[in-house]
Amino acid sequence: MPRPADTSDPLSALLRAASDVVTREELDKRLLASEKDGKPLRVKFGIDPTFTDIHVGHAVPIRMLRNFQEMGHLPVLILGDATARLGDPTGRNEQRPSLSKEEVEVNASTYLEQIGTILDLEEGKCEIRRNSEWFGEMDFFDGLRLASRATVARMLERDDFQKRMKDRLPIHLHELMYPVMQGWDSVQVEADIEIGGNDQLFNLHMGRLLQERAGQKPQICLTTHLLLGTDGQKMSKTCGNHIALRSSPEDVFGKVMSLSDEAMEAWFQLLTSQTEEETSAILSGHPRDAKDLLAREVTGWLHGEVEADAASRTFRKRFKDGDLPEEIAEARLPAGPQTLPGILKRAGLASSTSEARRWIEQGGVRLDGEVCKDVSLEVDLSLHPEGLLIQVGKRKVLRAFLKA
RNA sequence: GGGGAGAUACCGAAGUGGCCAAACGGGACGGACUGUAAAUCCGUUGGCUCCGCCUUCAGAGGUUCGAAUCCUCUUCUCCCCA
Repeated sequence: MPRPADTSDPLSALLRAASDVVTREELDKRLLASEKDGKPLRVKFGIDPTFTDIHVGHAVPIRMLRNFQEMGHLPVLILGDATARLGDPTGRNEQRPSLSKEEVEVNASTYLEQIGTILDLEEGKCEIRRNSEWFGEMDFFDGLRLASRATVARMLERDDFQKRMKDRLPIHLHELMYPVMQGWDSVQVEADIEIGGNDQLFNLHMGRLLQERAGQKPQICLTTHLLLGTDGQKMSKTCGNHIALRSSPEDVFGKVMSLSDEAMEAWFQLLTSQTEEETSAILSGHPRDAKDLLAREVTGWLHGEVEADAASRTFRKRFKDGDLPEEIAEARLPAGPQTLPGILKRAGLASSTSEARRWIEQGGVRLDGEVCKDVSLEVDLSLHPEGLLIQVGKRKVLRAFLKA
């Protein structure tokens, strides 16, 4: 189905980030029906609390959820506290260590806090469920009955299982159950729509299957394009190329600015509400200005516009004009003359004296603004009552004082 | 139950008795340049009291003047056959 030319209506704006819609006809039909009878659609989104932080990649489907919320539908947020303990096999070639109930609980509450910055979690505007609600009381045989609703052949159709078979990587038996569990969530909450990343398409389809078998109307599957990380690779916590929602404004801003120029378009598409026309207009201008705008938008919806503007100014001063940051960390060091590498290590800048030496030899260390390449320089902090300003590279700055 | 393959630095991956602190790629970091923490180029990437020394190649022993490399056992992983 071609996208309507007018992108100002909420649905097309929402679908900007969409990858698959199964199916568009059903979606239109159900939206229409909802409008008629005044019953909001139940839009499910599940997230497993396996870590403490969620990042802007997760924000893409959550923003979509918010769009639905603004259209008057009901987000059904599922905290996969049961599935988290199993671990989603998607895109992994190794098992995740299984988490304890306590760890999952801690993560779940931090997740809610973070999701709350995007979605209105107020009672009545959003339904929050934990899937331990239904999985918690199932016994082994209930589990087997659930397993009997799907077939191995069907399960093995899944891309990442196929890939792993081909690469001769292990597929653990319990991993086959993950899609079934996720699908069962849909049955339990009677979802009309489920949103997920496009690597979740298979799991979302499983929901349709199980719902049909349970005599429900199958949910519409709506997947989002995957947001690539700041380095252009798949965004993941382990790669360190993500931006956590809880990052400081400066951090968010800076990380967006470190995006490659090529990645900008996708970020605009997935994380801002600009229309395509606006986006391409912005991108035809100076890349730096485009990125500044992008960074301000992203920082803005996480921290507010005031903070975003401030972060932008700080960034400019810091990296364009080469100014020192407004707040400089301080370190108090013990008395007595010490070698420069020793100081760097003790101040916590370098993790080893060898690392410190390398920086110095490469001309990356400045003392009170002057590059110092002398590895064996003896520094006596008592000669610097105002503190010694130490800079390493462009980012690490610190003022060292004599310990009182 | 049987047979086979494997465990190397942050990650991926070479190395199969000395020239190995360990190729190469990614990442990260430093420098130059710039339009920014983009791109490109150069360099660095175990530790230390650093022109030398010390500890690394799953773990524990052993052979050897000398082992990541050979042998034994242990732990873990994968594949194939049944």
